[in-house]
Amino acid sequence: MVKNENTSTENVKNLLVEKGVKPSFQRISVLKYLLRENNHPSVDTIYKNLVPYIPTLSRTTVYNTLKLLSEKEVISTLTINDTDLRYDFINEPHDHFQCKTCNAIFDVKVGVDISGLKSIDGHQIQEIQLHMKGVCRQCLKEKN
Amino acid sequence: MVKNENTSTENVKNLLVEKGVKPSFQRISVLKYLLRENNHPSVDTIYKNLVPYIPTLSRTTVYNTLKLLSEKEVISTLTINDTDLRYDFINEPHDHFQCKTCNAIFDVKVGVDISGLKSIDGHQIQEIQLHMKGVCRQCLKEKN
DNA sequence: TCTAAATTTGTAACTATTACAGATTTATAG
DNA sequence: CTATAAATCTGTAATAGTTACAAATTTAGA
Ligand SMILES: [Mn+2]
Ligand SMILES: [Mn+2]
Ligand SMILES: [Zn+2]
Ligand SMILES: [Zn+2]
Repeated sequence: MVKNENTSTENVKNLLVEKGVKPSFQRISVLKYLLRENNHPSVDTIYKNLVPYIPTLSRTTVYNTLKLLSEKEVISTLTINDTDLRYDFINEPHDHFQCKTCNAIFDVKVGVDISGLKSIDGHQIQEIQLHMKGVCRQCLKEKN
Repeated sequence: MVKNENTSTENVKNLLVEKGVKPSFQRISVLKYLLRENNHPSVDTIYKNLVPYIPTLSRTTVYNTLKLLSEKEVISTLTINDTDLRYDFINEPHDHFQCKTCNAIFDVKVGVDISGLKSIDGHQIQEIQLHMKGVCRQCLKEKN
């Protein structure tokens, strides 16, 4: 549903540089993971997946990297899950659905597009997140 | 914007009983606070506001009560804030705006109504939350 | 009034996140 | 190619929100 991003080191490096982020090995690795998996991971998921390949990696580095990428608007911080924050590459605007059974988070797109809305009741809008929860397609199937 | 609920003990008690919740003094107090303030509070805000009137109150009771009211669909759990969960009485469907400067959460209503959407991409939808973030009206004014 | 069930309470445990200082790596100037 | 400074990364400790749990209290039913 969301277009596949080129996850070559060169492209990931460029994405960082374009946004003013120095492309360290750790930063490239984190962003590459987000692009490749597109699974809205937590800090811990990212850490556990990368540490086998980067044995010296620190959880703090993952936290620092995600904070930096978030500030530079390379990624967005999803508050859809109630126990930890999730991260997503900023691509074309889309919404999210979380399954209450398997906890997976899916990209979805509702018909209406409010991504252009700049203010409401005099409040200046900078970010919009539309979150849905329920039972995902797979889990529905398995229940029968 | 959202209609004022009757916050008399009698009415709050009825709201609980209708949803199958035994109306203990603590439960009535918590729900009354939510209805009266309509400020999307955290557990801690609720606790700090009630404990002067209920000196024996335990934080755990506030957690337990909110969990129970959430399960019985008396209140909804908002994941808009990134550090703690916020709670809201379930009234007419509406959306939320959080100010990044003062952190206040406002009730808002976007034009489009998707509250009737029952499924998307085959996933069964049970809850929808639309979250906006930016700078609120007051904070915008104070910046000038 | 006695007994059992439900509710509340306080403490301990757990987990996500942040603070921070020291170690390492990278960039810059001589 | 050094020497030095700046940036980045790392590991540990501290913080904060939440949950687990058992004991105490309250409430409901016999
Ligand atoms: Mn996404
Ligand atoms: Mn609200
Ligand atoms: Zn599922
Ligand atoms: Zn504000």
